[in-house]
Amino acid sequence: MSKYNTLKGIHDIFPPDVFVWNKIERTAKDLFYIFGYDEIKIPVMESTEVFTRSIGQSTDIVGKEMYTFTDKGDRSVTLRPEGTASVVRCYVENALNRRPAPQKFYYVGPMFRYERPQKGRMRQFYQIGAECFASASAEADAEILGILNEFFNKLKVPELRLEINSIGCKACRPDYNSALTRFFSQKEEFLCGDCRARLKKNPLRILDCKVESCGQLRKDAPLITDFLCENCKSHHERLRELLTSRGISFRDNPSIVRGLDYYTKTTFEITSEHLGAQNAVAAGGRYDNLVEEFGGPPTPAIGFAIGMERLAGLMKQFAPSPNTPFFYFAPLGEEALNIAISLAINLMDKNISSICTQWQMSLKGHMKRADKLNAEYVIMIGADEIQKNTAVWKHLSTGTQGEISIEDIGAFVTLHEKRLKAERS
RNA sequence: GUGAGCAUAGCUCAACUGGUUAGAGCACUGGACUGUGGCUCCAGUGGCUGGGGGUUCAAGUCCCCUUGCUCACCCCA
Repeated sequence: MSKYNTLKGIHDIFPPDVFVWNKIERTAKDLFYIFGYDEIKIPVMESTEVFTRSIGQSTDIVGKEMYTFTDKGDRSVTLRPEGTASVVRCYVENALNRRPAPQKFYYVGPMFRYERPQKGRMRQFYQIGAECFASASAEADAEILGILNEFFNKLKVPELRLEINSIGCKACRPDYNSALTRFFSQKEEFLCGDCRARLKKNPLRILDCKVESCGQLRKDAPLITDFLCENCKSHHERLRELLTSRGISFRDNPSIVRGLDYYTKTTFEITSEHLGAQNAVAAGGRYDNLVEEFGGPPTPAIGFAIGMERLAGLMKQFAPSPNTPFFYFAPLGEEALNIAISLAINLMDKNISSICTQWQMSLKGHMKRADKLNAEYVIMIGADEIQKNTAVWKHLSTGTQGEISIEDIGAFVTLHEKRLKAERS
């Protein structure tokens, strides 16, 4: 029994799982490069207001899920529950709007929410997020969704569903809100307890309720689509056209409401059947007022976040973790060990990965270890070889082997490392 | 915050209605095989049965408490 454990809802990530994580991160970073997104490293902690102001006082995240505490200077600080608020703070604080528009950023890292853990929901969880500033155009929405589409295709994650919605803007949402309130007020007695509270706080959320009876009631509820102003309506239509013309399949779902207050117009969610109750792998939307609320110039923006452990869970179901091929030096005797170590150091200088034992072992021991470590080649050096100034190489999966001179080892290893790298990519 | 289920070796799981020293597979280490891995066989390491209390001649097994995990609600990535 170990003396210490991780905190509730907080997990270690180590091999082989971490290989899947690395693959996800690599794929994302390559893609962001192609789409012109730059990495932004935001702090894990902010002054509490950054989150309360943006996410919304009445939301569950702010109301009961934040890791908030007072630091030694008597300031209220909070471990970030999401990334967008920090990126916007950074954007305004550093006047990133002065850069050529649109400004596009991505981030990767842990988020913290004090919740009861369950499948796909941890207290510390990782997100990959992207934000695109200063483009009000539906093209920006399409690009964001295009990146996600491309990303999941590259990772070969099957059976995902993209659902989109528009929740209107400052101009038209109030009308819809009051229409909703009017509609549900008439049927208040049939609503569940939670929804009665929602009716007062945020009637939009009633659309999200999973209680059977509420689902029935909302069948005849007014549709957001009928209340969108001209601007929002044409934006949404344009996005639908763009997605269709780019072959990105989606479904309209008027109940995609999102739990954060800052969203406007486009909201979306990508879900999987294979995840359990917490079935969203990625989600996001447009937030056209947030930058201004943070003291910046009026700046439309849109972004998304991908849940890393949820995605990694899907990848484990459908994709085996990749092996890591490398070279294994098997020296026999002290002199050989010295030679092998200096050869290995030489290779490391050339950025070539190789494994060399640091103590003496029998050849059988070396072979077993090389096999367990999944090595591609073993390079053996013993007394006979030292005399002839050679080494024996063996390709483990085929069993073929041969002898080469010590001088040629560097070239041999370089050649095969290149081949392996080519095979892997 | 609410509800349900589960806690036995590093992992996956055994142990008949309570009954002697809690077992097996995988993994790990070593040997059979002295310079050639995977297969096979043999041996070894590894446990306060999550913790505490109770019932009993006797508790891994029954009861209570506690902690942890899991799933679901809520909510969300």
